Amino acid sequence: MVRSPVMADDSRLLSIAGVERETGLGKDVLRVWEKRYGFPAPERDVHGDRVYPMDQVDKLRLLRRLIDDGLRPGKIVGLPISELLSLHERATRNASPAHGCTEPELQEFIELLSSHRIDEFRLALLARLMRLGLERFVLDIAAPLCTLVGDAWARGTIQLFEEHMFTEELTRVLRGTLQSLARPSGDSARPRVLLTTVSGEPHAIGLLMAETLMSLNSCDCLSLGPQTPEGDIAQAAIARQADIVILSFSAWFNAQQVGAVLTRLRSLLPAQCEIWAGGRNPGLQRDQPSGVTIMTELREISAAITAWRRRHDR
Amino acid sequence: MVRSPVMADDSRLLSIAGVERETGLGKDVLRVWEKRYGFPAPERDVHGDRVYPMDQVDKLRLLRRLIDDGLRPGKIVGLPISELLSLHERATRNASPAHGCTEPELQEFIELLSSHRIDEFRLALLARLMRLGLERFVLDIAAPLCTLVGDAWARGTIQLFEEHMFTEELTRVLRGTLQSLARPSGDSARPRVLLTTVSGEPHAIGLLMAETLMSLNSCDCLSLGPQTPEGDIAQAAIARQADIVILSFSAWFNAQQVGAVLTRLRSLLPAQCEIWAGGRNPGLQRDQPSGVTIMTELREISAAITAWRRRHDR
DNA sequence: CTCATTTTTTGTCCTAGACAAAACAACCGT
DNA sequence: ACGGTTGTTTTGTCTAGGACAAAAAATGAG
Repeated sequence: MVRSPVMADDSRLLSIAGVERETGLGKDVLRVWEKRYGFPAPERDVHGDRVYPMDQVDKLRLLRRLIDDGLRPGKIVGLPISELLSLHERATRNASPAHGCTEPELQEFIELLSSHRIDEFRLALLARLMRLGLERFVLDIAAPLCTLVGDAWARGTIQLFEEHMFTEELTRVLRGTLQSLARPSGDSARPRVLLTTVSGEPHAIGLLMAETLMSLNSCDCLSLGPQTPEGDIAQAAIARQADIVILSFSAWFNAQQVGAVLTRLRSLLPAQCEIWAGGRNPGLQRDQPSGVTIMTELREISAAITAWRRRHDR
Repeated sequence: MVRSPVMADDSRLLSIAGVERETGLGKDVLRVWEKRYGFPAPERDVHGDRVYPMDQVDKLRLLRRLIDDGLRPGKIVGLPISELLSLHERATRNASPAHGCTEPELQEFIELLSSHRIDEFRLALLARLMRLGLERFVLDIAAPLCTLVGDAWARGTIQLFEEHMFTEELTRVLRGTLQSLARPSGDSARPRVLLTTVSGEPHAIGLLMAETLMSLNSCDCLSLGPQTPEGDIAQAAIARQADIVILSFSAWFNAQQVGAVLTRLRSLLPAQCEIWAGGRNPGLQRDQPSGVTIMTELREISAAITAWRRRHDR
């Protein structure tokens, strides 16, 4: 009953379900784009089922990125890949004009990564960590690297498995360091913070960076890991009497759903429990419901904690 | 264009997309079951869209578990929840008859978890780790606890966010310990192992346990984290010249797709690169393609490594 | 009891159409 | 020139009903 492998399972062809997994675009969207814009234009296999060549999948990935950045499908689906690339180039430049200065320094990491010198890569990370200290490491190295690697992947410069290697190694370094931090003693430490991502957002690295900074500022952190359903986030926050719930939204998450998710969560959580949402998701830059603090930059966290403490000081 | 929150967004009702996220059952399946078996029987909102009450969602979750265990939809969708529960009871008992003896000991952990005494929980884990040593900790505590927690969740005994807490804490303990293990020196260490899960399998904890055991046996491990697409697994294995690719399949993963995935991977990977697949997924117990080693129990790993070394010794 | 063959079950894909919310454009009054 | 109200277009998600191959179960023959 599984429809997939007809026989000639050319590894450069994907079924519609495969494309959904790879691009995050639903089957319905793929079909309706095909009808409306004439793209994608999959071939058909023996049964008449859609079969997508890899280059179209690549284009779809790119399209999704651009749409999340705020461009509209109708305007860009017809464009050739070369133009899409230059559009994306421009968009990323606009979004983070500041990090141009550190880029040559970070480029070295990318090269280690794409030549698969993993051990050297890890050592380079650790060296930076030692030299800069944990806070500056997170702010100046880890966070920019994440966006850089994400962009490089969207542009096709690096492979997805190389991004996975990157995430894994960075996770190791951060988790290792985090563990050696003294945990604040039980009741006294405030704010009490709950960290997680919502269902549909599998990336936990942003969470880990946030947790690192929070722990450095001696907050009482509890992470639920990625993909907690909304109802369970609320239950956990209440059980833990959390002061703040921190959510991370990566560029992968559907930007149009961010608003709806935050609104629902705001209504599920107790009023005195704050929501801080951060990450590289373009949806965060649009209007968001009141009662939710949007933090586009990790830098803002330290100040925000100080502000919270001042507010709750008597 | 987002259809979801019509207005009266009763938090005990879910749209069809929400049910898909929560249960892992696709929209098509939900609709076709409704037509064929009369269940689920969602209400309709103002637009005529399906709206699922929570109790039906719970039943659907349970149904999925039972179907993965090998039961057939047509036989069980009509049954009331109580009967489904007793069926599941019996199935889990049959599957792991051995771990009954350790259960009272593990029960203590479950209680700490469901009363949210996280710090005590972590300390209890660490205490066991110290007492038993890493290998026995993984085999006798961590692995059985994972299945126990998974079952408790399916049965409704614990909340999902409590399972998340569990996973997170166990991950911390294991990663922390793993890091302090001496890494085998570059070229000499064999086998070279690549660990990951395929797209659609988000659970990485089994991977971590496997990696722990492999590292204890001084293999050269590289983890890609969860959800690497098949093509990228192959690329990474080739780039790394991996001797073994280890894949983990949890009960969450669709049991019927395991075979197809393994077949495709087998054809993508070089012949001299072995595939070891493990985890609690019922699909692994069915017939699997040749050229793939199925390991139902973590215990088998050490012996398998020894066997591999003997085979490649000259 | 084993193996090959038919029948039933079941998941996924197909087409074609509907519609509300989001995004955009046009307008107006200050 | 700018903020708010209106109307129009775009776009994602849902609906319906039908088709079909692969898996599983049932059947039959040796």
